[in-house]
Amino acid sequence: MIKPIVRIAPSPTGKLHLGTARTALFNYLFARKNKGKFIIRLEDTDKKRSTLKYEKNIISNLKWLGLESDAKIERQMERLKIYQKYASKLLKEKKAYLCFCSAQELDEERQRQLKRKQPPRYCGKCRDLSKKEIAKLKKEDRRPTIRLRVPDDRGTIKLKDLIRGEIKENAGLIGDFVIMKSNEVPLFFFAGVIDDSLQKITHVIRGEDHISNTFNQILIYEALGLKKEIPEFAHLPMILNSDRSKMSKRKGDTTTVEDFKNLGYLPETLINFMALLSWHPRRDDQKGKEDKDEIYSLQELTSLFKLEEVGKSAAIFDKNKLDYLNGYYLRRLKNDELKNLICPKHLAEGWKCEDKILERAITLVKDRMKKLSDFSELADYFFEEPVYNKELLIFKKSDEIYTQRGLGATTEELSKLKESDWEKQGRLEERLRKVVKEEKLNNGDVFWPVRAALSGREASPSPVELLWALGKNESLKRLDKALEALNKN
RNA sequence: GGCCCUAUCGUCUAGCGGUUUAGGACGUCAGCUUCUCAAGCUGGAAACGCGGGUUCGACUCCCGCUGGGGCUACCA
Repeated sequence: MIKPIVRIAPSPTGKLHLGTARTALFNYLFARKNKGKFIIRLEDTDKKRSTLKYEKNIISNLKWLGLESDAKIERQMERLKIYQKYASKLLKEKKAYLCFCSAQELDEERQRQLKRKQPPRYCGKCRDLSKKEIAKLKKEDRRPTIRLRVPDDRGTIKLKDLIRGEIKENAGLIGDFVIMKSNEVPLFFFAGVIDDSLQKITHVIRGEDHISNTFNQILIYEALGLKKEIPEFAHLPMILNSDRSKMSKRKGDTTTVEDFKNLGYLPETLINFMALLSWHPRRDDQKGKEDKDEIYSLQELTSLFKLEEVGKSAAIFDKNKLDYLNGYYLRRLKNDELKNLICPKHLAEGWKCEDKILERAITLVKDRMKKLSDFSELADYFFEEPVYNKELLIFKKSDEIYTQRGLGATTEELSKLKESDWEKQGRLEERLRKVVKEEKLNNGDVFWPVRAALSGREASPSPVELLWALGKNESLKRLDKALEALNKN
């Protein structure tokens, strides 16, 4: 294969969406796999909604994911002259024409057609305006749009999609469509054709929602005399919400990469997750993997990826799987790496990154985290003394008397332990077992109340780990308080 | 409404006419471990939407239906 040049063309009208990121990823994988180029291009022709803030958000989040452009990032609004030149060429060749219909007129026409159950399509009113008429309308200060004249005899447009095979559409169903707005700014699919051609884009890999635009674009290529430059197309399936609706920023839904980042998902997670939506490496291609797990780094994905293997049907976003993957990647992080990610962004108010206990808390809570933002909730008792209640302290298979004995004896035993021994979990465990044995108790009479006393929780790391993490002073303090609460009646 | 795309466990998917008692992952359930939770390990339940063809044979090919999605703007 000749080295492909692909592009991701987001419009900066919102933050980087997961769907856009996935499209970017597939473009990137395809480019890298085939030693080609991956280019980011900003389609900012929607003047009302495009902002610099969103541009930055999109570019920086793509970068965060590891997807950087191999060429200068162009803005379409800075290339208006180019599009205007092409548009006037089309005008001159009568392949396009000025349309003076107002938005209101167009809308009324559409409504009429819809009422009559006809497909809405431009009627062609301005198709053959004479020079005189045009001059007159211009005098009235009407700002025209430019419409592409869809040839009456064009017939069936065929699109060879790399993922879906041949897709056909009858050109007769497509009315003459606007390529330049009345403010002389192109529509994205017109500008896109020109940019793709100028940037020598070989493959357009984008969302399925662009299939119908592709037919318009083919018509544009033909009108421009660029038929030979029509790139290959591949339309990726959509990502859907669990209710099967299009994944969008409706309230409550997490859809932007920034949101996932802020919640504490790692870029590796998102990459791994997105790649597995609509695609899975062939079994034969995976040496040594043997269907075991579905963990793939960006590098592995790059070597395994094949565009033709991408699925055709929409994929539902599954938060469970995302959380699983994130937990997996979090667990593989070294403790200090994890600390740097948690500090200071994911620490609850008042907690300090310098706190000595933080490192130990991290080692203990690590296995339990699905995302960085879980940390505060999972580890609060390391920083704040728990509130004690009697019921919690008593193991369900034990009772008050045994719990008092277990907790009391343990406190006494542990208070005899040297600070230096407190650093060794083995030593701590020895003592707990010793108490169980000497007092003729069950594990649950000792381990449970000690753990509950230290954490204030029904579920937590083991008492030995907590003793170790909290240190002698704090541990004994908590044990005493718990004992007090237990003796109160 | 019209046009287009699409259809394997709850979810993501493997399967590319016979090798399949349909495989894996997440989730779920049970067990092991165990003071609890998590992690880990072991095992289980769980799917080819329906109806016609084609064929010796169909999850795999074709058609229809049904379901789902997308598009139908001077948004992208």
